[in-house]
Amino acid sequence: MNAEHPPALPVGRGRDSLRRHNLATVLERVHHSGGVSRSRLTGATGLNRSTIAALVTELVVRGLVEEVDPVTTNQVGRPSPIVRPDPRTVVIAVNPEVDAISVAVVGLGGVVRERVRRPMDAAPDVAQAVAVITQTVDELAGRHPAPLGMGIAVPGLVRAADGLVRLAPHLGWRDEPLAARLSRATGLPVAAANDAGLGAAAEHVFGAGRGLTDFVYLNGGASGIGGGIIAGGVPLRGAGGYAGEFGHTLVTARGDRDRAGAPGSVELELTRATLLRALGLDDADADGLERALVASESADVAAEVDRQLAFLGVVLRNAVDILNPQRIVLGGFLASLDAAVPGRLDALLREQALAVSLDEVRVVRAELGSDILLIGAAELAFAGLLADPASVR
Amino acid sequence: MNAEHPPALPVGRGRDSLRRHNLATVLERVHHSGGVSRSRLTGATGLNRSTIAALVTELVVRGLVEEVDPVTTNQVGRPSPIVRPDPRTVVIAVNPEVDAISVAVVGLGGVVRERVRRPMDAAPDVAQAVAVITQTVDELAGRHPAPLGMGIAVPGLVRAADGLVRLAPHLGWRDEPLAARLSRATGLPVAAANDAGLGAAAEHVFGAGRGLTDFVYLNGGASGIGGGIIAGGVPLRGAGGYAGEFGHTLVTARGDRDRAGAPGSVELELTRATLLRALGLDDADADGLERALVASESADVAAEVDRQLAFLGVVLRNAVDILNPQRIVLGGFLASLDAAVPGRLDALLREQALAVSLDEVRVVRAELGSDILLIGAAELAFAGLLADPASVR
DNA sequence: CCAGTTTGTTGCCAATCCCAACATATTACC
DNA sequence: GGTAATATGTTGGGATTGGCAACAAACTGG
Repeated sequence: MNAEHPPALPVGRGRDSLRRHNLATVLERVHHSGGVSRSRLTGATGLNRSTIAALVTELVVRGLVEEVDPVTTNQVGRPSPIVRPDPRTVVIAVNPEVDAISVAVVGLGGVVRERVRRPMDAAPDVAQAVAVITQTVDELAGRHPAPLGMGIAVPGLVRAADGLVRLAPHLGWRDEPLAARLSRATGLPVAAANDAGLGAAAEHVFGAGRGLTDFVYLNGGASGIGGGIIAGGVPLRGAGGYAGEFGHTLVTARGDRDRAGAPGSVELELTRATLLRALGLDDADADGLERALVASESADVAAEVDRQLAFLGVVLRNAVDILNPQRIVLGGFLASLDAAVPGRLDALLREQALAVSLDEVRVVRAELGSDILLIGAAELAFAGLLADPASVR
Repeated sequence: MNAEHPPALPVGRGRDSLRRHNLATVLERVHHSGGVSRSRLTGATGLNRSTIAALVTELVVRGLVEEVDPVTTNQVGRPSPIVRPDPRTVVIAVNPEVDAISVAVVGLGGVVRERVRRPMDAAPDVAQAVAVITQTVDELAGRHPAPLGMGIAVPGLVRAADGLVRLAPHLGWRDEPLAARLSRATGLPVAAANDAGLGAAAEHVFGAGRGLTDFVYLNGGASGIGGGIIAGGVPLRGAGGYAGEFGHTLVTARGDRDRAGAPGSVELELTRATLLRALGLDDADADGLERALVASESADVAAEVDRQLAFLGVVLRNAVDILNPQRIVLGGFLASLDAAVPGRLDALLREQALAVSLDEVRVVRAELGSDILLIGAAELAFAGLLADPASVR
């Protein structure tokens, strides 16, 4: 019910796995690019023209991609047809939050076709969430092709093996078999994973992490700090699927505990709420918060920003020393903090982290906007198809 | 000059890559096990009997493995011959330290055939190290088959791309092209990497990390704290090859800096020297230190052990929250600290780290003894052969 | 309109793995 | 001690698949 770990010990490959791998390679490139010419596929994969032709034809037959007439390119030579995702290939992406549940239909290529936000009066329990999601999927069903599966970005710890939500403090969920229940309710294959981990995957494929092999994604939301790691070109999941919890790393000697029960966590110091309070705001969306931060001339606000940047600096320092990433991608209010005092975070890093590891590190902001988690959830739902295009239909 | 990263973007596979992969799979299993029957190879790889026969035959022809008569097994059926590493396949493993340079001949299967330790009066500079290593290799050459290559475990930060030693504080090296110079001097292909990272790889293949996909190796030596990470079944190297520097993560607000220039590092608090001082010892080998620690009834010693365990607990907590490993493997005096107060480290972890991530974490001690770094260095030297057995000879 | 260039298309070839039938070596049982 | 049962090596044939080369098609540029 989830993407598979690479096998601990290597296994042999039969004849069929070759075709499967090449099929997957082509489909993945089409998915990541949103549309490529056959000749570029030939160049990128290193496979023969005739082989690419056969592979694309098979994907067309399976209804996964379509070929359209080449665009005028003003280049010498016979034009190469464009291979792009077949619009009939879609999945359902879901992101339950404290105040709302978002459901979207996402096509191959990472295109959000339609997005519905269902506000909630209070944090939904799992039964409510399942009901709302199921109903919304039914509504969407009329306007879209049949989805291949469903992916859920959960703000909490999700067991990779079966999509069990071990702990989602802000939703008040503990050991809820969310994926299994939704699978039963909708008849679809359902996979679930941590939201920030999926955000990292989304930025890896379509955003600020494109083409990188090693980066860290850190998101600051109303409910805390989430993180995801891409290492060696693949998401780092850890043994159970709980990796990336930077929000709970230790930064102070304070004894009180965060909502997940860890003492001295950075989540206790680095909070959106404190920032809003310093600004004298009741609430604000991401853009509003950032505008207020950048515009503020208050010494108190500056002090609070500085204090929070110092804590963020510690997290980044540890991440750089431990993971040696090429880039650090900031989302949510963490990006706003960095924007409020440009260069400060960089300076903090340069002061603290190992100089050698800093050589190529750049701190940047996330490129995908509010769709990031839905795109990540869709990526999870597409994982099986992308690994083995012949497995579906 | 080093093991390759998995490609960021997928590449197609031609017909030949299938054979290469299967050949590599078989050789790797033989290497890791030190000797397996052909029938077990068949079972483990999922390949056909006849395919395994062909693959093994090719490896025999290439001089990489040999087949020997089956051992009596008291099982029904025709006995299956044992496939084991060909003793003619060896590499040179090197580990330069402050007070000595170790050089070894290591065979496929991780067997240290001969090990030479060259004591140094003072930390050697690179020219001295190259001279000593070259001379020692020449001496060893007479008693062993021609080595395929050389691997070096360096106590410092090594650029993965070319084996450039960016910084080895305890040796006083900075930006030294060690691998390139040794390659020129010996005519062998030479690869270099961080010692703790290679220790992790060695424990993964032959020690406490056998069969695991996610674990962290932490070593405490005279020169500080080193670390290595195995994630998703492969070593986590990071962008430049500098990942795993747990020794420099922040644990205190102290302003002074460690030898690599990082302030507040755990390396400043968690030191072998302080432990020896508390014990009133001038120097001791690993066993001696551990015996003294376990035997000590001094309150001062107990306090110092407790203090250091608390700092180690912070590092482990961060590692668990960020990486969600299945196991944490301790080496050097870190293993002795844990042995001095059994259960304390576990309790600290359980108190601080995310409960969910703790489910399956066990803290264990490294299994490989003093050969660990040489085995790791040999693993590095064998990497190219194991990835493509047809590439050699 | 023709030369040059690039790419799709087609038919054939070679590599490699699987399979099935047979041979062989061992244990189990009478 | 001989025979059945079992497991595994060996051998020859077959199918799948990617590469290659020759040809056809579609575009640019003059």
